[in-house]
Amino acid sequence: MLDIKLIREQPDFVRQRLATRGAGDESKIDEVLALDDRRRKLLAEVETLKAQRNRVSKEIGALMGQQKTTEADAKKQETREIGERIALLDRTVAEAEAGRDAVLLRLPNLPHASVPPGKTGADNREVRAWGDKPSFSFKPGAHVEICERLRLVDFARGTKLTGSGFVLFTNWGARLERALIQFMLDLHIREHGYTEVAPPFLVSGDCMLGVGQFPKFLDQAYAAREGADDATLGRLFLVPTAEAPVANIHRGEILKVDQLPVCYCAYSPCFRAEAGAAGVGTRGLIRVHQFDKVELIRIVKPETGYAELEKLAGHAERVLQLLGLHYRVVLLCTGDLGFASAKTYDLEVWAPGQGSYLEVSSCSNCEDFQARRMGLRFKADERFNAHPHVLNGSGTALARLFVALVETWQQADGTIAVPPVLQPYLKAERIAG
RNA sequence: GGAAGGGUGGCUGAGUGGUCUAAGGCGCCUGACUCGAAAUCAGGAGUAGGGGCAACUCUACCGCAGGUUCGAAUCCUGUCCCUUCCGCCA
Repeated sequence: MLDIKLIREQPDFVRQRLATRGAGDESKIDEVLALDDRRRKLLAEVETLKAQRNRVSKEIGALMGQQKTTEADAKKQETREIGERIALLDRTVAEAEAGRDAVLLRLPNLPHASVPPGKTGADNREVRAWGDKPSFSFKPGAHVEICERLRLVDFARGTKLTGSGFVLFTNWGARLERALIQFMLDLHIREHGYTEVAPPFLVSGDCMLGVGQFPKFLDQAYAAREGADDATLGRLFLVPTAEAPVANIHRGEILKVDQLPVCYCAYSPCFRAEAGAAGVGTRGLIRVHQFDKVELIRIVKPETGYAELEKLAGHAERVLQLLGLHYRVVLLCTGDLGFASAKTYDLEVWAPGQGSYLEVSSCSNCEDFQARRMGLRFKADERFNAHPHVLNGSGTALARLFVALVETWQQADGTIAVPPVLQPYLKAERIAG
């Protein structure tokens, strides 16, 4: 969440930055300030009363020690009333604070100054591209057709097992999926210096709050229930991304400055309800409720945050380069930024069969927005604690990568050539069904 | 799921209603002594939120949330977690 002190001290700046997102959130600032002001006034009042009560209680203790019970009783009577006022005010303060935080937790992060202004994806800026669109001596097929013909994916049975948006990878499809996961993990661990972690695939609501999924996007999550106990519904959620558990690994901790940067790499399936999203019903792998992803997380010193973002994007790009896939890097405009992000690069890979680019990675610097929500700090020096920048990036998302891969590497004879870097994992040079 | 025990500062560990301003020990930081170190001695050291230009000061925090009380680390209730044992289970 945003720093309440920043809102207090520079409300116009905060309003101006929020306005660039075009979602109207800047109108909430006055409300936050009013609620915050009320909270502080009440706090000052109740704390004065508490100081008074502490003083008198101490006096009572002394009187009791001297057996002066009559005087002690008189003071007790006097203090009882203060206690009642304190109890009442404590509740009011808690309400004021909860009210303020309810608004604060729904405000998105401020876009970084280097983010181009804009309303929609149309205003995003392409910053670079790698490779060229491949040319074919034949009309390239689309992934649904290729996958069904080579029996890589059984869409019908995936739907039978669970419902639309869930797919069953079969035989070489399943093996390719697994090979890609392992290839990406190995790359990031061995060459990019990440520490591999294998997180839980269910997380608490606190973790979802910490990364900014909640409270605003509760409707996008799958909630779990333990057995038949409805009371447990909503305690645990299927991870929408490994970012949810992994970014929270150090929640509530104070890291030592020499621990930074903390770099984690994790595989997880990702579960997304995609409630209300357009095109959920479309066949294929492009928009599904469950997909695999290798996620990268970096917890870094604030002053290095943006250099780290470039590094992170480079790590994700390396995956696509090694797989020989043409892609472009897009800098998202203010209006297209995610809730928690201050700056985001999307990696879009070319899918010849679709004739379009597919988003396979989103690399973001969330600055201290998430760190503040999860109580993550580091000891900047002897007496000063600060919130680190938390970055996340897909390295990369699999279902769409799978699409780009089979469409790019399809051959005239209907087979798929296996990119050299995957051959050791797949123990094959081509996939012929 | 059942039974028992337990959660106190960086660690260990005392504390069963009132100088708890949380003892003692270990470790850490600063200083003294020393050529330097060890040992010794003295001092310091948590987190968050308020108020104040500042020196400073107030409030809260003994797993978490409530309750009792003038006053709670301490008593009561709930809850989470850990350990051990039993049951079930991959």
